[in-house]
Amino acid sequence: MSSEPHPLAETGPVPVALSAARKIRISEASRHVGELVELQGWLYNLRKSGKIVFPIIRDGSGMMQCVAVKSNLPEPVFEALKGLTQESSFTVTGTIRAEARATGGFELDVTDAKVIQRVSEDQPYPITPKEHGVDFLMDHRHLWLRSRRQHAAIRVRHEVIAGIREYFDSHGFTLVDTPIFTPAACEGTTTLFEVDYFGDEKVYLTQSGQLYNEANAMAFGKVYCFGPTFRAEKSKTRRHLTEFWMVEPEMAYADLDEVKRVAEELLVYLTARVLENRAEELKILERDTSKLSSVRAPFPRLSYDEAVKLLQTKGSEIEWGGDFGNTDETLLTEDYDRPVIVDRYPAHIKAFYFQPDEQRPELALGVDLIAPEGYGEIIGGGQRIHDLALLEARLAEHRLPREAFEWYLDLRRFGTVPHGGFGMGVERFVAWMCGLEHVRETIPYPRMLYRTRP
RNA sequence: UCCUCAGUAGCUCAACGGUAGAGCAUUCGGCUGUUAACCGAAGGGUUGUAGGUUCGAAUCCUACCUGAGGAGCCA
Repeated sequence: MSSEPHPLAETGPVPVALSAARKIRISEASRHVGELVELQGWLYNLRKSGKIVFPIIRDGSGMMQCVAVKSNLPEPVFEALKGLTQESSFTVTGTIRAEARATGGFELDVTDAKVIQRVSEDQPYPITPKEHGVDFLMDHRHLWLRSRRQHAAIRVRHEVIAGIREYFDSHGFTLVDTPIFTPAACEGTTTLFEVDYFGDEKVYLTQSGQLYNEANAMAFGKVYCFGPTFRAEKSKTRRHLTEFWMVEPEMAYADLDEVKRVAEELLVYLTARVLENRAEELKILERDTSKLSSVRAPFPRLSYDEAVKLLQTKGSEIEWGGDFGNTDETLLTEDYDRPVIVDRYPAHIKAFYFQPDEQRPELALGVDLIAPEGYGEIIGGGQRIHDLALLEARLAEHRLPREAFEWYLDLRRFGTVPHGGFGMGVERFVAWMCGLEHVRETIPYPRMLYRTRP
């Protein structure tokens, strides 16, 4: 580290506008062609050719190539632009011009510029325009988010989340949040993160808002909760995070068919919305969108029985009673261009609260929606037990502590009704939309088995 | 937790028992239309850690550490 400041370093206070030029974001460029505007951003890349330099500025909304010609600019302005290093922050003023040669279709003819902070050559920006490995990039996740592909994936995530909210809000659902600290396991199966709660009581980070959702559905009719969920399982695959986001709708007076209908409608809506509003991001991600435009109702529907038979003809070693592995899920969807709905699973591989099938009580009225292209289960849900005696029996069978579930049993004592819902994993859905290999790129700061930083 | 693979310059990789090298990044110089620009030059290394084999180890062996892919489990 040199103690001498670089001659081009800017150490003064952050400036206000350079001129009377209107400050705009790059995404608005098409509405300001021919106007003098100011852009505020960071240097993405710089090419120079003697007396002309081409800084590419990114401002979070897009990128634009600027053209700075030496003979048209004051010497210090030209030299400052010429000496910019990657990710230096600066503002430029100039006139927007339509330019077919430039990516994005517009260029800025620079008339003035101001460097806010020039990134030091002693410690240059670590992520270069060349290739990097996953480990290095994950260690620099806080900077990696500035890159084109990561930026695009997070914007698709944003669109999906906005779509989820819009879908439920416009279909009569109320957002009722469920707690993150919970006193006991919801399902009694997965491993939980234990938290020291003021020394005396043990609490856990939630793995699902579902039990609380059922109470909320009896209060509001149709509800959803949407928040982070935690699983302490030591899963090490491209489909797992220890902290992930899940949206869980729950509906009073709903049976399994209604749950399937809503799940299907939600996926169709979200997919169409992403295709409509995020075409540019999908292009950056090089997503084959023909794989998404076929996602329309109705989705193929299989019973668990049929799915097992189908898998056996495809060479899987699955036997009736077993759960699907990842290769099974991929085999199940390989002949379809949209998600597959599989329902009525053996009760013993599902959680205690699933309503049994009337004709065949050994089956649970659970349903999974399995995404194509190997993205696996993105929705899981079903119809819940509404009968008090049956639920009490199931709690005992699963050796769950009765006292912790007394409030949950109350829902069956005071005006119980058939009800159901499902949970959708946001990151898996976004990974599918984006065509990403790994869910870790669909969340800003992934938490995984061996990664909690940055 | 188990199986497989990988750790060499800031980054991506090469060298596979005999003097550690290239591209990118950074610095300096050149170029008025570049598109991961190009051309010339410079600086940059305890080869993940600790042992062992050998005249000689980045290279072979052992253990450990770190990471990646997969299995199981799940959304």
